[in-house]
Amino acid sequence: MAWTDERIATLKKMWEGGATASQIADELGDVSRNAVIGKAHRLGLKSRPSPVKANEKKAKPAPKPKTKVAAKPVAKPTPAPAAAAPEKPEPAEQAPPPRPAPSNAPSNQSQPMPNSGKDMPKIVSVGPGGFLRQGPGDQQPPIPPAPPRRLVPAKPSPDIADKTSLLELSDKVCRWPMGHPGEPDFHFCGADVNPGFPYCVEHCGRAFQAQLPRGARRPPPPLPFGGPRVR
DNA sequence: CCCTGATTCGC
DNA sequence: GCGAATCAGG
Repeated sequence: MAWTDERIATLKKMWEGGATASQIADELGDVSRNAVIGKAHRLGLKSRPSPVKANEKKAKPAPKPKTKVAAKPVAKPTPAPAAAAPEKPEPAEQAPPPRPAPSNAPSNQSQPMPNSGKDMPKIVSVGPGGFLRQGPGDQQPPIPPAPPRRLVPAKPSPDIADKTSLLELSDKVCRWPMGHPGEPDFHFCGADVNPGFPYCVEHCGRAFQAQLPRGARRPPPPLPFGGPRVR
């Protein structure tokens, strides 16, 4: 499958959000973990906490003269004046602090968020719309703090007339994406939010799901877009 | 063993 | 540009 803008966007978000290549590959579907990593590198995405490259040595003891298929053994004589390995003073500029997500900081007044609502930087994966999703322990137990009396989720979109555009998002309306980004009629749910969440009650149920072991993922997870998720 | 990301290299 | 194969650390 080709790397569409959307897929790339998701890849970026998840990668920067801390998701593993496997998770990303799994989420995107139809791509291998290696493909994701390869693409990530090609995109210039930085290498996050990688297990194999924890420390960084100044010198390169054994670069990699491994050529299993003996293809191009000699291409660089590499004079190697032995001593004095010129180190390039590359300024290791790294990205600024991780930006969690749609910083939805609803200063909840009368809606006691059970989870103290402060620890959200533990992104585990990204949902369909590229929206970040958390792990189970984060917001699982106290799921339904929302018995809002006035709710109109089911058919939130009154009409095409007042589609909720990106610019109209607020802490008060559901940010669930409707349709594909980029399409002319792409908009957001716009229903009243489940207090404390960025989505309405209905979409909260979709957005916040427990991460299951890789082997036991639900096959037909709710897909917000008509997503090209062919599996 | 499993997992992870990094790198190489044929396509 | 892509990604399987491979490498290598945890």
